[in-house]
Amino acid sequence: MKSEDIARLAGVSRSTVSRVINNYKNVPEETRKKVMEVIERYHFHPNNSARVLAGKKTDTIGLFIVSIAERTNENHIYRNNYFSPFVDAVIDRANANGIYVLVNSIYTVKDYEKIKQAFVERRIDAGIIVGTEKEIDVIADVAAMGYPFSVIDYSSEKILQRIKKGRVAVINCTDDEGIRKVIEYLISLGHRDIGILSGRMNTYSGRVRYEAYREVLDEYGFSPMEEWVLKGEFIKKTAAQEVLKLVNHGKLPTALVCCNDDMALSAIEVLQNSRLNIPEDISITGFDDIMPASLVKPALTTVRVPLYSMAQKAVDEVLRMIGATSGNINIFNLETELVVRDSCAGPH
Amino acid sequence: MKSEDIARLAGVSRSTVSRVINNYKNVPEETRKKVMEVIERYHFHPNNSARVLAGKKTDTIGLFIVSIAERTNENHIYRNNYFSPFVDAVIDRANANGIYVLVNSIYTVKDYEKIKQAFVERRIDAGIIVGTEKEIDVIADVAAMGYPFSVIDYSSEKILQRIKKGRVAVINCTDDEGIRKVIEYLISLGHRDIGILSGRMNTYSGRVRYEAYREVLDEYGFSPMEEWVLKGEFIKKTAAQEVLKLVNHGKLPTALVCCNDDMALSAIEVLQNSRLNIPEDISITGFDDIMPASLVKPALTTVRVPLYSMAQKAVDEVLRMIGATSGNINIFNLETELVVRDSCAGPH
DNA sequence: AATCACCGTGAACGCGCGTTTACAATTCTA
DNA sequence: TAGAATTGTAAACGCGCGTTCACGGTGATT
Repeated sequence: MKSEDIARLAGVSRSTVSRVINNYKNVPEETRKKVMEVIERYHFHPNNSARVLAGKKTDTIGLFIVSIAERTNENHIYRNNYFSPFVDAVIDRANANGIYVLVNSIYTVKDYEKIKQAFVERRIDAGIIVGTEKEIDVIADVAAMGYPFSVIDYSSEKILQRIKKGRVAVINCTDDEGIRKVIEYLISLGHRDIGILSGRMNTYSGRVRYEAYREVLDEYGFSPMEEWVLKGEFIKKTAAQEVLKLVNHGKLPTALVCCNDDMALSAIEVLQNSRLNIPEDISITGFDDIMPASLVKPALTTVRVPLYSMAQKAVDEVLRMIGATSGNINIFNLETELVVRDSCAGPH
Repeated sequence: MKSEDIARLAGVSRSTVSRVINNYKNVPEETRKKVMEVIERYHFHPNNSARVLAGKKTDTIGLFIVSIAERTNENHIYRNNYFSPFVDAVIDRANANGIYVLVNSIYTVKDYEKIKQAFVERRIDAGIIVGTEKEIDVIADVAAMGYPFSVIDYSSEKILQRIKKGRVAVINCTDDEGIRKVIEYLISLGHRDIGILSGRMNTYSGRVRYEAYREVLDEYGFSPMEEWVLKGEFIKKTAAQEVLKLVNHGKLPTALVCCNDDMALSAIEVLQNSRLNIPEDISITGFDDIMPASLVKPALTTVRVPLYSMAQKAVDEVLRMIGATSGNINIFNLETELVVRDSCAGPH
């Protein structure tokens, strides 16, 4: 069933069918109705590839999750699925607008090219890239070619420095404000000895959260001991090792700010195994507010990242930019929120 | 940059370029090499739409998550993301084979058509459908049109009854065996009064798990009290209501088998809030082994669903079927596994 | 009645590539 | 050496649809 068949059945030319489908104004109501009836009756949908080839949009956006994680073949492993809710939200939002989503997991440097390919070869209308800042060259290329996209967890400075013009939305949350809120909360409880379990310094949020920690403590005139600055790399395993080292060899801080929830949960486990009580012996805070955060005992006090809103914003901006012929670089920092639960108390 | 440009740059005709790209044998090694060099140098990739239009595969599969959940606009909500790891795994496996994945969330009956559309209009090579059995009509249509696909969480009987021929893979896990294992484990601990918190009866796994519960208890000659059969609908909220009702008005069983982990976690919370100790006062088991299961206190004894393997199988089968010109209906039931943790003990 | 402006429509071309066909160039057979 | 068999290549057509352009028809204006 192609448009030619519809034309014949409706007694018009193929051009007219095309005009009806694409909502041209210069087709009389009667003709339009007649054609529409045939289209409905035969459930006709124009072939997408042909439309695209003839210059139309694909109504498809690409979602690229650039991950540092290893691909694994293990049967059942808890992958770092931090971004899963983000993926879900993007798909929902796009589908609600009649847009398809082509999802790509990207693991290796070699595959960065796939981002560009998706634009050139598959003609996606726009992209949403959750990255590690390492694929910035490809991103810059894409922008230079005039394709619109949203990037998540990228330094806006780096983007602005690298990309001069194009249709780009940089979407982050106020990581620094989140850390500020959590530390000021701890200080309000009476804490002064505040440690940190930091994330990956080669990610944007990893750096921002760490730097905010130093800045806020500085501002209040507290300087943490060197051994309270733990490098957790955002990973449970590494975090556990660092915390264990601290427990065995160091003087404990009265509070430990963790740069994500995964590490906070890991820290809690290690500390509890070492016969320490939380929050009595040491207060723990997380970041992200992933699902298990509210389920563990004690429930984790953390900073909520508006991942769902960020996904919606990413889609909305991308759809807006598809419509615009030109544009510039817009930056959005969505608000983080302190979620107080049970993992913090005043220092002993 | 199109194939014509490559042809000119390589000093051959466009047909020769096409033959090189599509690995025809009747092109001399020297010519092939020359063309390949130009292709490499200019990072040429044939336009996908044009290829498809000319009759090639799209190298794209569709992933359809048909959900009963409501679409929501709330800022930050913990959606039922049970299938998120499945989505991740499908994308990984497909990408590893150079296949793109078009993901669709389907919420309303009206949108069931989108499954068929994706095949007809977007020319996806195959589909993977996680369904609710309600869209069986559309599925049957797709099979009748000769398109290959995998379905997850579908009764193979229903499929076989409805679909006579086509390239179809039905992929499930041994839900019944899982329930058997968990109940026999409880019995081995000394339990006889075993209740159930059931799931949705209009889903395949919901029915199978419930029926297995009745069957196994029957087999051992234990008949549960009517009030121990709780209808949880797979949902935390409903589960909490049911458990609360039981606590307030009924005689408690010594063990409660929950048909998914979400409900088990909810049950634990309600019971603990009612000053009951787990597992001392009542044993709880779950199903699925979602991430939080191992993190809560007490850690949840549950049945592990090999979601990751199921996703891989779904992709592998679909890729195999794309290659095959004809085929029939294959059924796979992947093994579930009992994971013993801390939420069960002998009855008091 | 003749001219003009306007509107609806169909023919024709192009999108980029796969594939068939026909033809030229080469090698092999008698 | 003439003819046949084989090989490499280019030209031409088709995939299904969007869009331009030119044509014919209508009603209004002079």
